[in-house]
Formats: sequence, C-alpha cells, structure tokens
Amino acid sequence: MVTIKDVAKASGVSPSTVSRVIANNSRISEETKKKVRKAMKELGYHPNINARNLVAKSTKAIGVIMPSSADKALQNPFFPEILRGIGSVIHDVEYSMSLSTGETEEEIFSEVQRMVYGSYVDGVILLYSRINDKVTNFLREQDFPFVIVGKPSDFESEITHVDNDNFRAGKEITNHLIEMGHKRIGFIGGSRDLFVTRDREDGYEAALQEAGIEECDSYKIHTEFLKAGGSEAVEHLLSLQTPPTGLVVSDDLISLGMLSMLEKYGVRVPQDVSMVSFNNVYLSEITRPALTTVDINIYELGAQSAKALIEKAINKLEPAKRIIIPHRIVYRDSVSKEG
Amino acid sequence: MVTIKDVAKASGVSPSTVSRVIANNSRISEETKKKVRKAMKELGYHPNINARNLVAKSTKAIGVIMPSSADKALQNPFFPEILRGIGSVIHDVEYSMSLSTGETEEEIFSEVQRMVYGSYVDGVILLYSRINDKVTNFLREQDFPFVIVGKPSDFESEITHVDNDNFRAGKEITNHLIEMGHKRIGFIGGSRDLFVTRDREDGYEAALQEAGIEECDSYKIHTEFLKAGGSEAVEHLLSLQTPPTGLVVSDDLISLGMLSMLEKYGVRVPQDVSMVSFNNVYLSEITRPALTTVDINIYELGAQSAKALIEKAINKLEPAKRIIIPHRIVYRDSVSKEG
DNA sequence: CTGTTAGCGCTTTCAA
DNA sequence: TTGAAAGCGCTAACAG
Repeated sequence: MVTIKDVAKASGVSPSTVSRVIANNSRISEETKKKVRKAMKELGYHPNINARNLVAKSTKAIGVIMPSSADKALQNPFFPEILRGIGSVIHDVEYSMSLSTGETEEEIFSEVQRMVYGSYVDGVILLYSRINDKVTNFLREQDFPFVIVGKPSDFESEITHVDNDNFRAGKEITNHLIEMGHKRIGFIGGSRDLFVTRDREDGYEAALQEAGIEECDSYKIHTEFLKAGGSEAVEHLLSLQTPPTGLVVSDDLISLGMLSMLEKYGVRVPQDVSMVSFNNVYLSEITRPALTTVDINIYELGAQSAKALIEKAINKLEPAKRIIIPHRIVYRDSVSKEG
Repeated sequence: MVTIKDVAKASGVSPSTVSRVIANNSRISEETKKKVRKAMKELGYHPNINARNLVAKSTKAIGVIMPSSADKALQNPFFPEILRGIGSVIHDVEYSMSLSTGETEEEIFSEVQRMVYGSYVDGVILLYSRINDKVTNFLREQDFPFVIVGKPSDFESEITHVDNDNFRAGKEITNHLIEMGHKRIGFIGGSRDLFVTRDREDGYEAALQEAGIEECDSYKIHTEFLKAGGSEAVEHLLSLQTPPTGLVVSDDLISLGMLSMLEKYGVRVPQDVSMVSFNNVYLSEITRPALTTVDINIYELGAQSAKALIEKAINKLEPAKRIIIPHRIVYRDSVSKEG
C-alpha cells in the first residue's frame, strides 16, 4: 500500500504538506500542489479511509435500515427506488451507504447497535416506522443522528422525518372517486400498525365525511398482501347486498393482488368496480387495467431523507422536523364514471 | 467516547490486556477477563471499528454493486431478495454491506474505485454482468476479491460466480410446454446483452431442437420491459399466420407486461396461449393467471455469493469458480394442454 | 507557505 | 499472564 509518506518522499515534501494537498488547503503553493499531485498519480496513491476516519471521527458513511426482511413487503419495488434516491445524494457528497437487512427485530437491532457503537456510520436512515420501536428508542437515547422515512410513532415533533402528506393524498384520491360519481367506496389497506395505512385511511374517511357519505365498516379491509386471509375478506366484501363501486387501495402491490382476486370473482375493473391506489411503482403501468394511483415520488423520499441526514450529521444543522414530499395523482384506466 | 484506555484504568490493567480480552486471548486469566468485561459493560465500551481496521488492514465490510439505476430493471423484486440473501450471511460473520447504486456506468465505476482504493471494503459482489465491463476489468487488474452473480462475460473459468444453470432451466421449462403438446413456441426475452437472457434462450432452442421442432425467428422477441417498442413486436407476433401457442418469457416482470398486452389484444392465457417464465418473484403468484415459472432461488443466489466472497476475501481460500444454485419449476395456471 | 510533533484507538511485538 | 512501547495512515496544532 502506498501511503502519504511515500508520496512525501517522492515529491520531496513533508507528509503534512501532502495531507494539505489532499485537503486542497489554500495555504499551499500551486507549485507544490502540482508537484505532489504528480507524485500521487505516479505512485497510484489513494488515501486510506480508515486512517482518515480515525482522526476525523467521522466515517463518511450512513446506515440504511430496511424493515424486517421476514416480511414479503420487502420485495416491494418501493425499496430499490428509495435506495436509488438515497444513493444519488450520497454519491454527490462522496458518502457510502451501509445497508442493514435483518430478518427479525432482534437482528435489526443488533446491526444498528454495531453501526452506532462501532462508529460504522455518521447517521442512520430508518426505512420503516413501528410503534414503540426498539431501534428508534435506542437512536434517540444515544442522541445519534437519524431520520425516518414515514411518520414516527412518537416524538413526531422531535424526530426528523420525510413523508408524504398521506392524509391529503388519501383524501384527494377518494375525492376523485366521489367526483366520478361513486358513493359506495371501500378501503383496502395493509396493516393498521403502519402509519401510511392509517393516514391514507383517515384521508379516505375525511373525504367521505365531507361529501356527506356515511361510512360503512364492512367496506374496510385490512390485510397483508392479500394472502389466504385476504381472500375471504374480499369475498365477504363482494357478497354484500350493496357492494362498493369504488375501492381505495393503500398500495399498488395490494392493488395487484386485488385485481387478481376480483377477476377470480368475475368482477371487472373498472366496469363493475373502480379502483385507485398509491405509490405509482412502475408496475402500476402494466397492470390490467393500468392503475390510477397517487405518485408519491419515492425517489425524492429517499433523496430528501439523505439530504436531511447529511445536514444533521455532517453539517450539524437542524433540518426541518417534518419534510413533506409532494404527491400527484396519475390518471389511468382503473376508474370509471358511476351513476 | 469510551476507549480502551478508560476500560484499562477502570479495571486496573493495561490497555494491551484489555485488547487481549476483546480478542478473547487464551493467555489472559479468567479472573482478569471477568474483571475487564465488567468494566467494559459498566462504562458501555465498544471497540472503535476504524482504529481496529486501521491496524488489521481489514474493514469487515463488503461492497455490493447494483446495475445501473438508470434502468427500470432495478425495480425488479429480484434485488431486494438478493440483498436479503447476502444480508443473512454477512450478519452471521458480523460484516456489513456497503451498497452502491450508481446511475451511470461512470458513476458506478467511480464508486467501486473509492471502495477499493480507499479500503472501504474487503471484497465486492457484482449484481450484474456486462460485456467488456469497466468495473470487472478494474477489479481483475487490481486483483481485488470479487464475485459475480450471474455469468461473467469473460474469464469465466477464472472469476468466481454464482449462477443458475439457466440453459438447463430454459430447456426444462420449454420441455414442459412441449410435453403439454405445444409445438409453436415463442421466446420473449430482455436484452441479449444479458447472459441470463442468452442462456435461457439457448436452453429454449435446445429443447425445440431435441424435440425436432423447427425454430422460427419471428417467434423471438427481445425487449426491455415491454415499453413502447415491445408493443409493436407483440402485435407483430400475434398477427402471424400461425402465432405461437406457447411463450417462454425470460423474466416474471416481462411476463406481467406480456399478460397485460395480450389481454389488450384479446388473447387469453392460458386458453389461447400458454406462458411460462423465470424467477418466481412473489408477483408471479398474484398475476392472472398465476404464472408457471422457474424458481431460481434468488435468496440462495445472494447468500452463496456472500459466502464465496467471504471465503475468498477473509479466509483467503479459493472457492469454486462456478457455483450453481439449483432451480425448480413451480407449476401454476398459465399453461394449458394443446392439441 | 511548510515542517515537526503529537495523537486518533487499537493491536502486537518484545520483555518481564 | 501481563505491561511498555511502537506503529497502522492520517490530520492538526504549533512553530517557524
């Protein structure tokens, strides 16, 4: 390995001068800089990151924590896309990203512990948010820089988080259905433990309420990716005297499952029932029918969370506590006029 | 930050003794160990990874390089799943994974350079394989430990890679179609620049040949995720005098697009045309019809590549050059008897 | 503008 | 079985 000393020797200066050239210190003459840089190039010198980190007490790395990978939800294209967003900004600041994909809550926790105790990273992005989460609590206690993508379960005004306005999105997309003449509108969501689900559902309810439409509990289903249990719930929904004519589904992936199930029962979309959902992953373009969905700008969700974290961890600034990424409705073919 | 010195002071021994306790050196008395460990616990000591790495000349981290994220292909659930596989084994050996998601080839290359020059990682897993790839060449030149998931474009007998037997998989799944009575079988694949596509296609061809079925060039389409261009190709395929009755599709995601397109043209699956594909991502269960597909065991692909890399980088062993992950066909509803 | 010196936190000879 | 001392590669006062 070629070190700073080798470069120093080769260019006839002291190690500290070389160090200053690396840092592009302004008090070094252009001439020396040139000379040193030449030597660096010739020797193929590259700074050793560990040595640098040791003295700088920074790692130039951030940790990204995925939700429990026991869950099929991890296969949601949401994640690659958010990683892409994070990647874009950390690339610019020459940071690297350390990814944690634990199976269980315990595993995740132990990885986070390693990250912070071992000074592996300067900060952490949490790609999930759970009620009374061990990891979140730990990070808070340690006063370690972190941001959450989504809504924190507690200390919302204290923890920096990057989120959509899911309430408003839910309201708007439901309103679209209402504007199209729908009155009997159902909601299909993932687990109510997730704030995304709740917020979107609350928005849905608010829209109904404002439109003077009465809510109906049997119009609401909560299911994980429509496996076994989901099927029965849908069956029940369809067998109602007056089944809904419109469906608000909390995630494109769930929509995919719904589409499949509805076809099984001979229900056509959008002729028999209209359907809208959220995320606008590329899949929603190639379903039949293509989905009318809320584009939540996943990439930006990732990019902004990385930006906020960097502000916090590196620049020691205090970013806004709540950063909202704008959404927009993408109109496609899964909605038809009613009545 | 609490350091080894603090622990030493607190437990009345020297820093080197503490270090030995951390390494669980056998020449330290149990008594001292107990004493030191107690102090570590009380003080909340955790070794600083950078300091350790600096002397150990190892980083306990591996780099994982994604394909260009400019590509929609990144949204393939294949990736989260493979990361999960990698994560499982590196968690066990207490390694961490540094993820690189570059937009362009240049960006990816510069990130890899940083990783190896800066000693960020002990080894690298390449999640893609391209002909004449800058990154691969660089890694080879530097003699840096790396493994490829998929098939290397060159030096196949030299570069450790973890792959499926895509040729055989292609042949087997095509044979399934043949056994079901199909004679006119088409192939829909992604870019031919990818070895997966080629291998699967070669297997498809071999199956036809063995069955004495003549190949037909107009039965073959290559397309990226069936966007604009793909549509015309499919239209062409369907308008043939004798359109295929069976389709071998090289990726579940492309199948999803195909399904959508076929419906548009009023072609029913499997009644009018049968369809099989590859990967068995969870999506293939919830399409209509559910796909008969080759399960390539993505998780294992990830896990084994991590294992091989660790053998190489850490244990300095020479793993097998070609590690084949077994596949199996999952029979679902997208194939029907013909004739 | 540049060199000398000390030190980041840890491991590892060498000595005792 | 333990301690003292040197050094990993780099940065940052301090001094000139």
